Amino acid sequence: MNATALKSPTAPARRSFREQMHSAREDAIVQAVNRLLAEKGFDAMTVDDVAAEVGIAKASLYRHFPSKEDLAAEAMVRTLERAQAFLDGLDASEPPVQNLQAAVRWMLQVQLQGQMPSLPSANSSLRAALMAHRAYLDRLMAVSEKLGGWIEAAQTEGSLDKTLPPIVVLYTLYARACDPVPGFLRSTGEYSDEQIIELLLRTCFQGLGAR
Amino acid sequence: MNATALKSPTAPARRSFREQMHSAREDAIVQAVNRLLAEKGFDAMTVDDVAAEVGIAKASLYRHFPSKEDLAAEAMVRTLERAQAFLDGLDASEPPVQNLQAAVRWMLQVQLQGQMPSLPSANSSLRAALMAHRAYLDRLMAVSEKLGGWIEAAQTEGSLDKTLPPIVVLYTLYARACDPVPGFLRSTGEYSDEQIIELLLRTCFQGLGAR
DNA sequence: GTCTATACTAGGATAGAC
DNA sequence: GTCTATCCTAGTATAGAC
Repeated sequence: MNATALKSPTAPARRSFREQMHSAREDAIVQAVNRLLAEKGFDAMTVDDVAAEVGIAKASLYRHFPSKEDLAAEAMVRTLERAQAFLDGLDASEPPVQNLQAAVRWMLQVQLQGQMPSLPSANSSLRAALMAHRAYLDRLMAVSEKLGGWIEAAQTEGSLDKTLPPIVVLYTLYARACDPVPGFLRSTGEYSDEQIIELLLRTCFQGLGAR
Repeated sequence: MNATALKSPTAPARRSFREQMHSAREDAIVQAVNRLLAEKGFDAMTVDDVAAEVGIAKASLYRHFPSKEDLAAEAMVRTLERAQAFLDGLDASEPPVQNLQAAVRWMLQVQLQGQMPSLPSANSSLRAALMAHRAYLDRLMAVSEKLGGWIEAAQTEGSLDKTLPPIVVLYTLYARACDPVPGFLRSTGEYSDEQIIELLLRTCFQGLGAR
């Protein structure tokens, strides 16, 4: 039972239809934001860009979202939801290190497809908005806990370096989402996306040194 | 023999003194830019910030440098010169992989000391300015060739993974200069800078996997 | 709840006096 | 070659009509 039904129990259908329209519009907005954040980054993306891509007026955007920062936060929420869905779809009985590699592979794919929003860790107004955004924090924590569980399991099992603090491993994995190396490699024109992903997986899990 | 002496052979002293003043002022400017680029990044850094930190008027800045992009380019040139000087000071008779690790260690130190300028790869006007900046390109190429030589030697010697294309290794090393992981680890308050550097060196050269 | 039109600010760059 | 004062654009956000 959702909020609509609670508010208007006698006419849920019509209200639900309107909400669906509303939600579809917001989906389109967030999708545009997501693409633009991936392409240009938060600072270079303008609200005019978003409005133009969605095909509505800028003022209409502000009816849906109170600020540019909130737009970015919503895009991050959607991406984290996609991540969570992907992780939930993995086979928990597989070796944990294999699931971690699948997670990194997914991040790199999303990045190479131009769908990984990139937010500057410098911008303080954005940081403040994210830290105040409950949905964002919840999803970030859920993803972190899932990955953290696999990291510890993989270390126990001996497939990940046991001498590395788990937090170091977690941050190193997250950092693949904004790694500039895939983009540079692609710009050389020498490698396919699939080759780039395999190369990055190797440097990440096996390092540059010979084994 | 420098340009001054060529232009004014009968009075080199006075001209040289003025040039020293000029050059000292520009040093102060570039140093401020370098610090601000490391702290806030290119987009968040304003020319007013720079003027305030140097203690001169904004218009005076523009007597020395034609644009914000050129300020950033000059900061990059200085940093590349420092890098080159460091690399030139290394012992060429040491194992090449050891020199590569020293290079990464240096980058991480500079980054943690708040002296590594961070430029967005997205910003196109900045990219254009850099690609038109001869001194920048020259120094970047010199550093890349030095590192590239060690990479190939280390692969031949068997201390670096021979199956990785050298360009992948080079980009992976460069990417340590803007790696967000050191900053995140520092913000946990759990590790000293020296510990952070050792952890990063391990994840970079040995990877996350167990050996 | 969408539009046009506009307020307001930040910030890059310049004019012109000294 | 440094200053104060200003220009001008871009960009976030809002007012008000429909």
